[in-house]
Amino acid sequence: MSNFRGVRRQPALDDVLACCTPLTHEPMSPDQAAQVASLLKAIADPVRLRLLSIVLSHEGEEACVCELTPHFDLSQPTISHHLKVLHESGLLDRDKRGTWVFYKARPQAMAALVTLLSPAAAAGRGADLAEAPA
Amino acid sequence: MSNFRGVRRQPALDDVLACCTPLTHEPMSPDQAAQVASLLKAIADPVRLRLLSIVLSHEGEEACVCELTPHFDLSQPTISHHLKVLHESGLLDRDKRGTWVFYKARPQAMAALVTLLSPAAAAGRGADLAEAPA
DNA sequence: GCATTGCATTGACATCTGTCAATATAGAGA
DNA sequence: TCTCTATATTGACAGATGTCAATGCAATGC
Repeated sequence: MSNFRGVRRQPALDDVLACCTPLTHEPMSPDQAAQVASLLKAIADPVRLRLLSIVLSHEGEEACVCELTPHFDLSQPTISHHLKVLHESGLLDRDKRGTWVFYKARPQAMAALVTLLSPAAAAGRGADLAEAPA
Repeated sequence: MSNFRGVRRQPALDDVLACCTPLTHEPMSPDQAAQVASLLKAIADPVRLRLLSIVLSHEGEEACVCELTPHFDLSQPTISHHLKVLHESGLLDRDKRGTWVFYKARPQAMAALVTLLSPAAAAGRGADLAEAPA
């Protein structure tokens, strides 16, 4: 955990998610819910989703801002803003090389989300008989 | 609204997600991104996450509003509002029985999200050598 | 019928969020 | 140095979102 060449921008969100699998076993705590929600908010935007997908489908799962901006009809500051959100939520790493800034996918955060949502997606398997109770 | 006891509240979001696995293979289309984002927005809220988790951890993955409200320090209309959002996004089914209204988890939508995010979570495996390109 | 209970809808409000133009900053090259 | 290029920051604004009090409505029980 700690930060060795990876910077911890968020208060250990990964840990919170990785440790247990809420959402199905027991009601989430308000704290947990708040943390998860903040990560979800980061990807719950069309522009940021597209930014993520562009970065992910690039070589090395990284791309510089100059490659991202042309995909959108948005101003450069707006793109910069969205990248900042993704970075601060731990979804993208940032790497400045010369004049350019490269953003690189950080799959851990995404994996944490999948870990969280998977049990919910698998819920109710075989419980299809609960249709006509009497 | 063509509703034959199953109601399609959303324009076939499940289908959009189930058919392909964007986010890693190629840049998402703006349309896809918008649809996915709207589903993500539905769960990107602490109250709604907790509502979901309470429903999911209940017997039969369902609960009536009267069981949900007491978990929160929020007004009844506010809870009703959040339930509506979850229902309209396809995450919860609604079932009125007498005076009570039961909300039941609909794992398909969640599964669609997991299908979408999983490849992103698995990205970069063993690609740790991409560090010094030259 | 009438009153009660459970939930939804409405309307108002404050806050949050996405966007832009303008500006700042930092590195590269002359 | 001075200029140019790539990106970030600031400040302002409109629209979206979460919340509540008040009200509506449907099912139950008297």
